[in-house]
Amino acid sequence: MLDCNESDISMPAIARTTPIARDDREPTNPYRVDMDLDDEADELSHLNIPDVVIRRLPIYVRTLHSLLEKEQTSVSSEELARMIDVTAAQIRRDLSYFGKFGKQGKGYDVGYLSDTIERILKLDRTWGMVLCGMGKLGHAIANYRGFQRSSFEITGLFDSDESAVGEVVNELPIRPMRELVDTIREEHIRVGIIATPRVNAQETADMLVEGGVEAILNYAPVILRVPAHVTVREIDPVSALQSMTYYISE
Amino acid sequence: MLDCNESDISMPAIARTTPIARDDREPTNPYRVDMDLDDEADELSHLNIPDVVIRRLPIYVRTLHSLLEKEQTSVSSEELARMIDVTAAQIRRDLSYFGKFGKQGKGYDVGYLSDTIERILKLDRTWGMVLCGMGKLGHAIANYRGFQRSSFEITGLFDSDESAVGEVVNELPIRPMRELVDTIREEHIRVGIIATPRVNAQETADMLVEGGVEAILNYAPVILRVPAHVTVREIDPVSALQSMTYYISE
DNA sequence: ATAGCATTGTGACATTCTTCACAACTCCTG
DNA sequence: CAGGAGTTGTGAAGAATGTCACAATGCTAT
Repeated sequence: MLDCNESDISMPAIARTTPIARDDREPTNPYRVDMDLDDEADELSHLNIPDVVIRRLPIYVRTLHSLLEKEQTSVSSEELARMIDVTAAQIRRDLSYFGKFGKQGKGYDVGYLSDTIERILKLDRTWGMVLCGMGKLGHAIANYRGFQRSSFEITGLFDSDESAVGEVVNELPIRPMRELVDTIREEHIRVGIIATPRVNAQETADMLVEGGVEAILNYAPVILRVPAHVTVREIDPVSALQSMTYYISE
Repeated sequence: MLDCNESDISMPAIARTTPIARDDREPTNPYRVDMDLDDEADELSHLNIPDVVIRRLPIYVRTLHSLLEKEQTSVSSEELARMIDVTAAQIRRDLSYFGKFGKQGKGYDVGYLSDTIERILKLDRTWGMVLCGMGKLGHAIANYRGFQRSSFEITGLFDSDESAVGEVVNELPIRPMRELVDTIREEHIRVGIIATPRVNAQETADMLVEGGVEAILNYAPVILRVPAHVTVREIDPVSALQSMTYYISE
C-alpha cells in the first residue's frame, strides 16, 4: 500500500464463479488453457485476488522455469515451497484463487503451471515500454538485458534535456519529452519506466498517464499520485537498505 | 515474506516495556533522544515490531526531509498521510510502536521526528558496504550517487573474474572474490550488495554471511538462503513489471 | 484563566492474510 | 482391482495488519 500503490480499481465487486481452469484438462495442452483464460469471467477476477498473491506469482514462474531448465516435469507444492521459502499451503492457496492446476497424489505439471501463471499475468506477449529520464540510471536500465527474456522490451527513450536528445543507447535514440505522449498513443504503450530526478518524477508520471500507460515502474524516490486504474511499483534500494539496518545487531 | 526474508530473529520474545522516548522531552533536543534510544530496552524491541512498519519508516524519513527542505517545522499525521498516501491513523499507530513523539493539538516537530526515526533505523552513522559482482549492473551501482546522502557508502568492489580485477570504478579498485571474507572481517562491514549473475548469488551470499554481513541487498533474481540473523531485501524490477501487467485492462 | 479548536495515542473492532488439517482424489503396486 | 502412499484444494481457525473513533491533552486567543 505504501511502496506499491495498490491500484484499488473501482469496478463492481462481482465475485468470480467460473474457475479459470477445470479438472478435465490435459495438463500439457496449451490450447485448453488458452480458452479458459480468455473467457468472460477473467476480466472481473482481479478484483478479488489480493495483490500480495499477484506479487508472488512472478516468483513462482521464475522458479518453475528453473525446474524446466533441469528438465523436471512435475513438482509438488511442498517441493516448490522449499525452493521459494514459503509454506506449501500458501502456494496451494495462491493457486486456488485462479482454479485447479494440480493432481492429487502427483503435484503440478511444471510446464503447464508455468504457462498458466504466465497467461494469468499476461506474460504471453511482449510489452513495449517507454523509459523516461536518461541520466546514469536511465542508461543502465536501457542497457539492461534482463527484460527481453521476460516479456518486456524498451521501445522508446526520452529525456527533457535537449542536449541528450539524439544520442543512441542500446540501438535506440533518445527523444525529447514533448514527443512522449504521442508516442505512447501511437504505439499503444502500456508500461512506463521513470528514471528521472526526483523533482521531475510526478510530471513525468502525469504525461505517462495522459498517454495511456497503465503500469509504471518508478525508480525515483517519490510516492507518485496516479489514477486508480494505474499501477505503480517502486524500485527503491535506498529505502530497502534503510529498513534493513534496523535489524543489525549491536 | 517472499521478497524480503522476514528475518524472524529467534530471540526470547520479551515484550518491550520502556518507551524509547517520553513525554517530557524537549522536541528539538537531540541529546535527549540519544539517551533514550541507547538504553537497554532498545535491543529487544525489534522482536515485537512488524516488518511492514519498519519498511514504512524510510518513507516517513524521506518525506520529513522534503518538509525540512521547505523549512516546515511542524506537521500533523494528517498532512504527512496525504503526502505519502496512507491513512493518518496508520502513521500514528506506526510511530506509537516506538513511543510518543507528537504533541496533541500541534502535531510533530519535523526535525525531531526525522532525527528520531533515523536513530531508530540506525541511520545516525555511515554504513560501509561491499558490492559483489562488477558486471554492467555492478558498475551502475558503484557509480550511483544516492547512497552517500543516505547513510551508506560502498567501500569495496569484488568480482570473481580475474580479468576485471584491478579496474578502478568510481575511485575504488575491483578486487578478487577471495579477498571478500577477510575484508568484511577487517573492516567490520555489515551490509553487502549482490549484483552477480543468478547462478553465483547464493555462493556470494554464503561468503558475505561468513564474513559477518547482516544485511544483504540482492539484485539477483534468486531467493537466497541465509541464517535468521541476516536480513535480505530483493531488488527485482522484472518481478515488479510481471506483477503489474496482471492489472492492465483489455 | 478559560474556552474551544486541533491533534495525538490507543483500545476496540474490522479486515486481510496465513496456516492448519483433512476429505477427496490420483496413482502405483502387487 | 483393492489398498496404501502421496498430494491437492479448501473450509475453518488463527495471526497479522489496518482503521475507527474518542478520551486526553496541548496550544491559542481573548
